[in-house]
Order: sequence, then C-alpha cells, then structure tokens
Amino acid sequence: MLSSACKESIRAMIYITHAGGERKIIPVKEVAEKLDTSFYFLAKNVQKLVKAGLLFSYKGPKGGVKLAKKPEEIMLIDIVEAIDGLEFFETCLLGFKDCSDEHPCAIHHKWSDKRKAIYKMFSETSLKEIVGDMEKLCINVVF
Amino acid sequence: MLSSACKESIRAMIYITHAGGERKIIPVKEVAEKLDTSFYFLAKNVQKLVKAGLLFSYKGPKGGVKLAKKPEEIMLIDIVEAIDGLEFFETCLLGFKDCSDEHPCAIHHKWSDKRKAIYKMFSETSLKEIVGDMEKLCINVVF
DNA sequence: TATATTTAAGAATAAGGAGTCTTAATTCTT
DNA sequence: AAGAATTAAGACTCCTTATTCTTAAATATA
Ligand code: FES
Ligand code: FES
Repeated sequence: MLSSACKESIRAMIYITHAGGERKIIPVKEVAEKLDTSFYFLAKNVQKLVKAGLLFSYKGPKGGVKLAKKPEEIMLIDIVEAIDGLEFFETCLLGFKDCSDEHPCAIHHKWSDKRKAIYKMFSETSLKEIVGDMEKLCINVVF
Repeated sequence: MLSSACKESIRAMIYITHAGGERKIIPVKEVAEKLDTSFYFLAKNVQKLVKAGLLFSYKGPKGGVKLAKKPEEIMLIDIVEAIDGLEFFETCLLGFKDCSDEHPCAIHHKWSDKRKAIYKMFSETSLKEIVGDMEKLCINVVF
C-alpha cells in the first residue's frame, strides 16, 4: 500500500522528531545510519519532504534538516501525500475509471468505509503522538 | 494496494459469475472482450485462479472456464490470495522485519485494526453477494 | 483423422519504481 | 580565501512487475 520510499520517509521523520524535535538540525547522513538504509535513497526522499514544507534544510557543515512545524502539527497523511500522493484514497479498488458514491463499482460501498477509516487514522496521527507512544512503550524508534 | 493483475482478476470473476455462475463455461476471450482488456494478460492471471482451485478450465472448442465452487463460497480474499498473496496482511506498514503485537512498530496498534477490518471485509464478501448487489443496483458488472 | 479452437506454459519485451552515483551549489571553519 | 561538509538536482543502472507473444497440448466437430 505504501511505497518503500514512503515507509522509509515515515521512519525518517520519526527519527528526526525523536532525535531533534523541531529544534536541532540533524544531518541526513546520521538518519540514514540510524535507520540502516541507503543515504542516497533517503536523501532523495528527504528532498521531497523539504519541498512539501515538512522539513527545513541547511547546507554546509553543521547542516542537515529539522522539522518545519511542531511535531503535533505534522500528520502521517502529510508524509504520505508528499511521497506517494493521495491516489490510493481517490481511486477505485478494482481499477475502474471513476470512484464515487454516484458511480460505485461492485464493492465501492464496502471499501469506501475502510478507506475513509485509514485516511482518518493517517490524518489524526501526528509525529508527536507516535514518538510519545514509542517512548512510553520503550520501543526503539529505529527498530 | 491490489496489483492491477488482482483488480482485473476480481473483475473477471465477477463477470464469470454474472454471465455463467457455476454452470456455464465461458471462454477467456469473451471475458477479455467484455472487460475491454488484454486477452494475454487476463489469460495468464486466469491460470493462477485455476491453479488456486477457484476455476475449472476446459481446452478446445467450446472450452473456457467456469467457477469451481458456488458463488457464495468464493470470497474476495480467495482471489486476492491467489493473485497477490496475503503479504499485505502480514507485513509491517513501515517496513520493519517483524509485525506482531509482541514486536509492534510505531503505528502497529493503530494499523492492525484497520488491516483486520479489511481482511474481514475481503473474507466475508462473496462473489454471490457482489453480483447480487450489482444486479439489484443495476450497476453494469463490467462498467 | 484433420482442422479449428481453446487453454497451458514459458520466453521475450516494455515500463516503472528502486536504488546509486556524479556534479553543482551552499555555507561553515580555519 | 581555501577547504571541508552538507544538501540539491539530475542522470544512470538495476530489478521487479506488467504486458505481449510464441509454441505446445488438449479437445470438439466435421
Ligand atoms: S468505484 Fe470501486 S472502490 Fe469506488
Ligand atoms: S509492526 Fe508495523 S504495522 Fe505491525
């Protein structure tokens, strides 16, 4: 459902929130190391997050990225939209051209509910909540 | 979420149910034409449905496929499993190695509910129900 | 039995996403 | 001012999936 780029971006945002919140600047290189992933791949996705206004970036020594908003103001759906787009929430599960209550496919009325629930979950879950939960449950943010 | 092969397979099964139920043999060529899709691509996916025991196939003139079970006994999840597999329902939304209540990621507890709901929907929705609904609502099965 | 029709199987090709690398631009530090 | 560190941008390769095609096997029908 989410692309690998999107999954990794969410994990990166979680790490950035955990490690620096909206204050500290964190080098992308550090994020890649902690997430045990490719710097190249992560850096490319981080660029999209910057363009989407979720991160500020700073070049040069001591450069890196930091949250562009408060952790409670960045929702999962913002990250998904920046990386994968919202196509998933707008298109038919069976691949028909239109997807609306007016032009439903065979399972539109059933699927629509589930999809809305997922959208709601992504829209209401903030980075602050996730990181808070993880710290509370003693889950390693990077696994 | 579903591959294009899976979407098309579901549509094909809906058409086969609508046009022939469990009795009549329908050529794959006819299905491809009605669904306005590639015969080659559809035929390959139909083979998987045959191997999965959802369809019987018959070679030669007057050959084709028909449902291997009653329409009320074929669930959406069976088609999804045959074409895409159940990986979606077993793997972490953020791409972590394990996905279980014992080893949850940052959003496992939230996501798990949604995923179960989708699985339930796919498990409880039969071809008979879909085709019945469509006929009741006067929706064209092939769009 | 010969022919036409249809599925079966797998090879071949195209397209798209994933992942890597190179070069440029910026900025801190000395 | 020079050099090092870091992001920005885009080209490039690789891999998986999607899609098409070719050949083989089976079977109904004349
Ligand atoms: S029309 Fe198919 S899910 Fe909406
Ligand atoms: S561990 Fe991430 S969704 Fe289950």
